[in-house]
Amino acid sequence: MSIPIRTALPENQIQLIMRALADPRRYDILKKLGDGHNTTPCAAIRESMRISAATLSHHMRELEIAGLVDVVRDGKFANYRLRREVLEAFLERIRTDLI
Amino acid sequence: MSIPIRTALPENQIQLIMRALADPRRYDILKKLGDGHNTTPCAAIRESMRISAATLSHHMRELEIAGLVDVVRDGKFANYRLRREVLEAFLERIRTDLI
DNA sequence: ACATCAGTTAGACAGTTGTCGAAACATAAA
DNA sequence: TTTATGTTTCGACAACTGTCTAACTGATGT
Repeated sequence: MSIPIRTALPENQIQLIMRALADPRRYDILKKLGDGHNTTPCAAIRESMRISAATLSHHMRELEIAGLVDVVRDGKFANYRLRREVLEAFLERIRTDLI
Repeated sequence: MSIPIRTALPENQIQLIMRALADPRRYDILKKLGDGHNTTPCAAIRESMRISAATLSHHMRELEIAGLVDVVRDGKFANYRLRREVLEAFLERIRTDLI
């Protein structure tokens, strides 16, 4: 359940995205999500890196708040999907802001 | 005196750049540097935002360490230039890593 | 109903970061 | 040689962040 991107990202979200990307572990998580084109189970992420469930949950929340991922819940499972259109808008924004 | 970019940015520098960009003040500074196509005096940055000299110096060092800016010293003055090619490489890297 | 499993929340802790004033340094001007 | 000016460094402090274990919630299976 994510809000579609019509216009440019609000200033606020740009900061959230950058802070989300700034953590190496979150960056790795995003890379993992980017590998597949559909959703990735939370457990699959957890198994791919030495991390506690609590810490992973915290990072996934940060990514969600930044708008970089979607979560699709299926019973007791959580599946995540990378929101490529947000990432695209983000890159576009940096380009117009700075370059 | 900045090292030219031949190949892709090292993993390490990607993290430095993201952390550098994640602070709103540093982002503002970069926007300011991006406005002009030549160098911007340190004092001009300082005057454009309410910030102590010490704090500005700290932020400029972070930007330099990340490789995002060059400094050209002229006597007691410091002039900064945005390194657009690093920014470009950074965007390219995110695109290939994640999208 | 009970036990198990996936994920979240609470609470704590260490390490990092942004901030400033004061002092130091370096250059320029008088 | 003083004095003034631009920038950096030092030392301190509050706020934030990543991490964990333990406890909790909710769903599934026996």
